[in-house]
Amino acid sequence: MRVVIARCQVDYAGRLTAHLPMATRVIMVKADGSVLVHSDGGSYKPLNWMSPPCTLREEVAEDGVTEWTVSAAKSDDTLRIRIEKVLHDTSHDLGVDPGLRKDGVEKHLQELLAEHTTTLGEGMSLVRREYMTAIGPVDLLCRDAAGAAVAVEIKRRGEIDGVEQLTRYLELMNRDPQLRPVRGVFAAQEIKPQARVLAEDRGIRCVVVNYDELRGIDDPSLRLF
Amino acid sequence: MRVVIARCQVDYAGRLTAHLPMATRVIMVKADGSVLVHSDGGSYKPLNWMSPPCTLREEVAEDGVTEWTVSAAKSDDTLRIRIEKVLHDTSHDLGVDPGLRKDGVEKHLQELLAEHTTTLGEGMSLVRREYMTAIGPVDLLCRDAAGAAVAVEIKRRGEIDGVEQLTRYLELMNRDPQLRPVRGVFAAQEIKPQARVLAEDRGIRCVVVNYDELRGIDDPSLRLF
DNA sequence: AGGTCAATCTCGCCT
DNA sequence: AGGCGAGGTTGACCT
Repeated sequence: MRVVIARCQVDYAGRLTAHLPMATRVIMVKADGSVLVHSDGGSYKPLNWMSPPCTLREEVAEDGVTEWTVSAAKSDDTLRIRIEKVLHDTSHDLGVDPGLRKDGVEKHLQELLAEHTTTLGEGMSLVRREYMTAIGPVDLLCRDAAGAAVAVEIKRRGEIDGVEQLTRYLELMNRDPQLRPVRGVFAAQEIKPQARVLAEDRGIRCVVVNYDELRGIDDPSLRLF
Repeated sequence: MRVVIARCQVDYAGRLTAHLPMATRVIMVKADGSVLVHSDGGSYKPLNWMSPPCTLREEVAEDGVTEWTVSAAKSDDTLRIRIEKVLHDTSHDLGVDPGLRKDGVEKHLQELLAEHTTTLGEGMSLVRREYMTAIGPVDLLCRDAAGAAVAVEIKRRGEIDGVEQLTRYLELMNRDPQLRPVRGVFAAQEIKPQARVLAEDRGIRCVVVNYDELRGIDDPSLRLF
């Protein structure tokens, strides 16, 4: 890992062209040759970058200006960095990172709801998770108290595209004489008003689920019986 | 901008929880207090981070281990960094960045197609760009050789959600006696097979457009007449 | 401020 | 390897 702080001008040409005027920025060069150009603001996205696999060529022009050319290995994307003045330049061997452990995403929510289907409606029981259809897997297939099929789409945040997804599944599943009629349930930790309106307009029930509460139900140490 | 290279352990708690075991990494602290933790690989996304607005508190524990606590201003997201050993620590004032100039994205493609509507079909003419409907603007409203309305959705890469978007527009527009019947055209530089199947199943025509070719047509220096 | 949509998206999973 | 969906998405633009 090399970190350079320098006054530089950056030009990218590839899927689009992008230009950064001369200014002071941080340039990170990773062990795999990839390059990130960061300013002192914005979020985690660099102003400009080159993803691996790529190669970095360093040249010094006649006028003494250093120019870096970073070329992508699989396309003709290039990043050109003209360096006017280097304020800082340091390199360190970081080694291979042990990597990130995550918890609490949609998959976990699906597991919890699969175990506690009554959260989705009284008398609801699970048929199977990831029920496969021709256009993709439905998160949960259930049966309600009356024995009718219910397709459940689970999102962390419920937005319009999730309702569209569920609608496509329902349209397809309702053509299957073995299954129909199939109702839809849209379950999320939070459902945007527009998504709720669209869902309810299509006869899809919206269920807001409390992740912490579900996790609490599921936590053996919190069970009383 | 402060750049620290250190052996550290990182824990994030917020929308999810994430843990990074002790290892050597680069930590960037931007002027607005935001923090990025990078390893020597991956793409531009940090292993862990805190977006602004946030505050950074630095504490030294009894055992001499430094702990940074980065807290988001608007939520209770926190990033905890335990620093075992600092290999490098430098700060520089970068000033405000003049910012990025981009060219060649979807908007430009829309401009080009608006000027060359025959690319979308013989005898096609433009009615207007960004034709407003109750659920949002249709990229292009055209009329075909026979004078019938055509709604055009433009994407750089044509995927299913683009077809859904166009379908919603068509459904709405076909309720308008002034407009109907309205046909749909899905135009993109590249159309994914699944999106094409869905579009054609719904009677939407798919048109693959060549951006460079269109730009060539539009470039005055390349015009012969 | 909030909603919508694109992105040089990145990342992970699955076929 | 390619397709597909999610993201602590981020960012830009509009209302």
